[in-house]
Amino acid sequence: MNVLIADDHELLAEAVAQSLSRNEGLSAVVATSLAGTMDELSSNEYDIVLLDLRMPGMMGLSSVDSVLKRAPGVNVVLFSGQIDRRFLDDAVKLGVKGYIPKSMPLKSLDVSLRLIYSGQTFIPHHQPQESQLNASNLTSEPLVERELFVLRLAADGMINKEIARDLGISEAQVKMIMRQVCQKLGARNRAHACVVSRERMLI
Amino acid sequence: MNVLIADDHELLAEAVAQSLSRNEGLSAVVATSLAGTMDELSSNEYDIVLLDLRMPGMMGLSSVDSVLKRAPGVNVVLFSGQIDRRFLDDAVKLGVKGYIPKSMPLKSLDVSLRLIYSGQTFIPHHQPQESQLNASNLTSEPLVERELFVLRLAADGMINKEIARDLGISEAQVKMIMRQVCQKLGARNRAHACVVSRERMLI
DNA sequence: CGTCAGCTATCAGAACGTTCATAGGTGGCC
DNA sequence: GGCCACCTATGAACGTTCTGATAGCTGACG
Repeated sequence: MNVLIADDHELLAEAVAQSLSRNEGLSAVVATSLAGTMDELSSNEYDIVLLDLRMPGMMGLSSVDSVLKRAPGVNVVLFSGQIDRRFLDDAVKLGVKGYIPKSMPLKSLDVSLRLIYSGQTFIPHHQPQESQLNASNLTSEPLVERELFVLRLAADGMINKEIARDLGISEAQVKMIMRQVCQKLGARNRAHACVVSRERMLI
Repeated sequence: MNVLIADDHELLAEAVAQSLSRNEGLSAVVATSLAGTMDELSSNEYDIVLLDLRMPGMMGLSSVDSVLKRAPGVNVVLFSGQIDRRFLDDAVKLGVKGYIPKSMPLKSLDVSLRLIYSGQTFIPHHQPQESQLNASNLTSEPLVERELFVLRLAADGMINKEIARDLGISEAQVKMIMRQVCQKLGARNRAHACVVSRERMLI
């Protein structure tokens, strides 16, 4: 079983790879950027990719989709400290085979990977954070590209007028998009939307 | 040399500990919460603590200070994926002995720790992200308690009126505090301030 | 043709950011 | 004590920005 660990935390990725490679019939390789991951997937055969969402070059679900398309036969598994449940569901719909939290005990990693290799989708049970957000109007709609652009600029402190100029659209449209973003994220205002999107690693 | 790795990413902490412990005269133990770290420091002798800032219970610099006070003779080293330079400087002033980025190559870890054990403060060179923020009026002033409260509530989407009611002060005062926060963080508005403070792990 | 989606324009009201003036408290100093 | 400087808290006012709603315009598509 060949595992590719795609994580820019080289220190930890290599340590995990060392530990995994001690197991019989298992070898692990490290990539530390999205570009490196793509290269590695093109040039070698892997059974499983442990994919960190915070690597350089990663842009949320669209990057996950790129990896899935690049390596159709490979089990893509998200690899992250914490992850939003709805984001994870969307990823599974795209074809992701599961999620390995970095808080998992090391001794569970080997068997988890073997389970995924056997064809199972593996998502460990996670105690839900009690939050008033998950109540009503959340439809788990993913953000489209333009919404992400607006969100990123807003998170950099730009006002609507500046965002409009940067994106070549009208300020009215920026407001409409921002409104959509808040609805999709269940946020109360732009500050909240920026924080929520960061927590879910969308931007 | 006894090393305590304090990181709630158990998977990675244990893998690094395994890797470190292969070295001659070096043993590593893992703690996965602030409380566990404090307990471990009380009951055993350590030379170095690798302290992650995002563990359960951690509250920014105040928690770092608690660890320093609990273990006066131990080299406390921050352990994080990325870190704000000014935050790091403040931590060093408190007595922290350096910083190990998780993006460091695994083979450099051993020698870095030995360097710190020898008495050196170790902060790897980090290419500065070109940013127009670091130019003028940033004085690295820490946020006081009330400013952090306002910031947390704002990051939860609350408006000034609600924040004022929650904190038992006037809306005018909330605005003044928010203004202070933006100045200290070099942020352009509240959305920016919320994002910046999250990046620096202040809230 | 009608429908739908995306962009724009406009409006009103709320919230935000800034400034000024005022009042209370503290501590130093004659 | 009396005075002053300093800091913090507050209220009011003002312009800007944001939010939400509405309506018109365009082009694509069946």
